[in-house]
Amino acid sequence: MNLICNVDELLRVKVAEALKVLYNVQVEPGSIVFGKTNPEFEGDFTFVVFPYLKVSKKSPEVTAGQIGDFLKANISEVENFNVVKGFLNLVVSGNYWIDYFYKIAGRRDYAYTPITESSPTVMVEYSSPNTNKPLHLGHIRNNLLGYSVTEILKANGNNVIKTNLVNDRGIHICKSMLAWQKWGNGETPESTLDDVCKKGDHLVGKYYVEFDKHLKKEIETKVKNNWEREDAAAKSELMLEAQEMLNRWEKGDKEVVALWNKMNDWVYSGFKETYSMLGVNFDKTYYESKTYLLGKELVEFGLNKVDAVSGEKVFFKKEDGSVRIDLTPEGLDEKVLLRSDGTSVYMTQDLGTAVERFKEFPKLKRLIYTVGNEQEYHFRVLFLILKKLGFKWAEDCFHLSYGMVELPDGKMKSREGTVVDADELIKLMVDTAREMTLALGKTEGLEKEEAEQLYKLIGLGALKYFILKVDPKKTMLFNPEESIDLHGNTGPLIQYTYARSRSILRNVISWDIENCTPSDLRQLGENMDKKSRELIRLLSEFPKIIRDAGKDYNPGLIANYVYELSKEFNQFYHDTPILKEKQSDLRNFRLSLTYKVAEVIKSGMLLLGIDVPEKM
RNA sequence: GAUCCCGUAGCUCAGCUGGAUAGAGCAGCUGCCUUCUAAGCAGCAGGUCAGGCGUUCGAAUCGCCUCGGGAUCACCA
Repeated sequence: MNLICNVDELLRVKVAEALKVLYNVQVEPGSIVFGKTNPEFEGDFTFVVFPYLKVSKKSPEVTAGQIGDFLKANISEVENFNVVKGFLNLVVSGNYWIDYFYKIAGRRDYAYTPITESSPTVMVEYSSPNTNKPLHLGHIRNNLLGYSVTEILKANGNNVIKTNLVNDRGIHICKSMLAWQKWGNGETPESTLDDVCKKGDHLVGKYYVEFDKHLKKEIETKVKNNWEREDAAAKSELMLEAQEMLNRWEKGDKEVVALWNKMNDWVYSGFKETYSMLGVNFDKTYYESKTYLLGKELVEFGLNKVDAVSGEKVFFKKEDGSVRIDLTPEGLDEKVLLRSDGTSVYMTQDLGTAVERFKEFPKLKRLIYTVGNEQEYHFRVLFLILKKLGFKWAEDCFHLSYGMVELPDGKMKSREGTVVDADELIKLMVDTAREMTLALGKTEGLEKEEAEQLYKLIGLGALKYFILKVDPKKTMLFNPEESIDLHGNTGPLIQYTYARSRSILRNVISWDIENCTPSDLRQLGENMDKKSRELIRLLSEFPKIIRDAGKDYNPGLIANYVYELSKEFNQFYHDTPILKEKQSDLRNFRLSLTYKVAEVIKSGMLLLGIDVPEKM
């Protein structure tokens, strides 16, 4: 737990007390909320008294005044107050803020909940790519979101297991394999003349596209020969061949499995590179080829299990042999769990892996699936079935659903080639960062290697921040030409702010972050300037921001906060001498403040998976 | 047909457990580098919070309706 009590918590208690003493009403301190004070008025917190007029039986002004008097008389932290209509603006003393600052100054972890042996274990699944094509912009959002959420959950005192469930089998992979076999002429990442395809995932993706091209051609030919379009697709020879290949794979056909291994390995080495650029990683990787048969025994279980509510069996077998569950009482539909030929569907597999996860990690307190919002229905059904099967942990499962990334001309569609390739985009961002940095002449004194590192850090910072600052739930628009901005509300601005603050600290011989006597403190507190005060107030919000971001699974809250802090710091930097301040106590304080703000900016950025440079 | 999500400045987004005159950035216009990094700071301009009705002392925020956009409801994944 956090040992440092924020003043707003104290104020809540005291306001509740005031209401009790003055108007004899019992109010939960937790139910009292403070707003931010309008910049036009003096104050750190604002208490709105309108809701309490009924009990005070007085005008808003009088009520606010009475509560203000009470607080001022009873707590030293409240230095002053002013009343505007029904708004009670409370001014917290500079002494409190300076005191608070020096309490957190030396504590790097002041906003974090420590992870101990008794911390809850949480699993976050994210990324989960198919192995038939390279990653695109949509995957980038998934990866960044998943990674950031795990970091945020760790900051909230959770033991997080990051997992990736790779979809390495199925008809889509067979399509790439078949196309390569037919038209590949033995092309490999090593032998290829196409630069892009030297990265294995792109080579495999090329044959996926190739398959689709030939398939389309075949269908068109058939349609010309008076086939029905649907028939032409379903009975296309290519599709049948791919299907046949999948069957051979499932039977363990040596030749097919060898090809499958070879091409998947190409893809993995490609993914490895992209993941490394993105800075994401996993504690555990699952492969669908190893898990796709799970869940079949659950079907049997469900056929016998009696539903606690309806008294009926949870699953039922239809006359055609398929096994289903009827979810119409819940407002959903009937869902197939086993095809009439006895093979399982995606849902069956997901049921099986969920059960497996909780068996593997009995202490699992939460299982989070980072998957796009187009699968919301799927997860609703999945969790509902688990609940009906009697698994108590079903309610610990959570679909971290995020919105699609759209392009200026609409949604990305892999088949139509309107996707933004992940590697290409990353390169574009890094190139832009390089250009910009060179144009600003900021590479002085940097080794070539260092400079390249910096471009990468800035380019990726821009990309990651751009994507993560948006509420995950929302559909977002990405314009490759225009979204690459390095000014304003962007990652590079925050990185720049950090670099600036570090630059100051580099230029100081020494200072002591906690070297202040009580009388120094009083002196500082009484004379504190507005910007310092605002910075400390912002620092005091960091713990709550981390909590809220964890509760909502929303990195955007962190992004907005870090931006606000950076902006405030830039103003402080602009109009306050820090290093050049002559009075040593004051200089010490400002240096400490600079140090602390830099530290929090860095911490916040790391929660987003973004690195910050010492110089830029 | 059913369910769910979204609609805030020209553009991209905050704000949504109801509170003061709805905020940022980009784009446009104006200033500020012999002082700690100008990827910065200060300012101007830009709004029927899709529209309507309701609840409330008070609505961008809550409820209902309409319009517009998107997603889903496979023996696909």
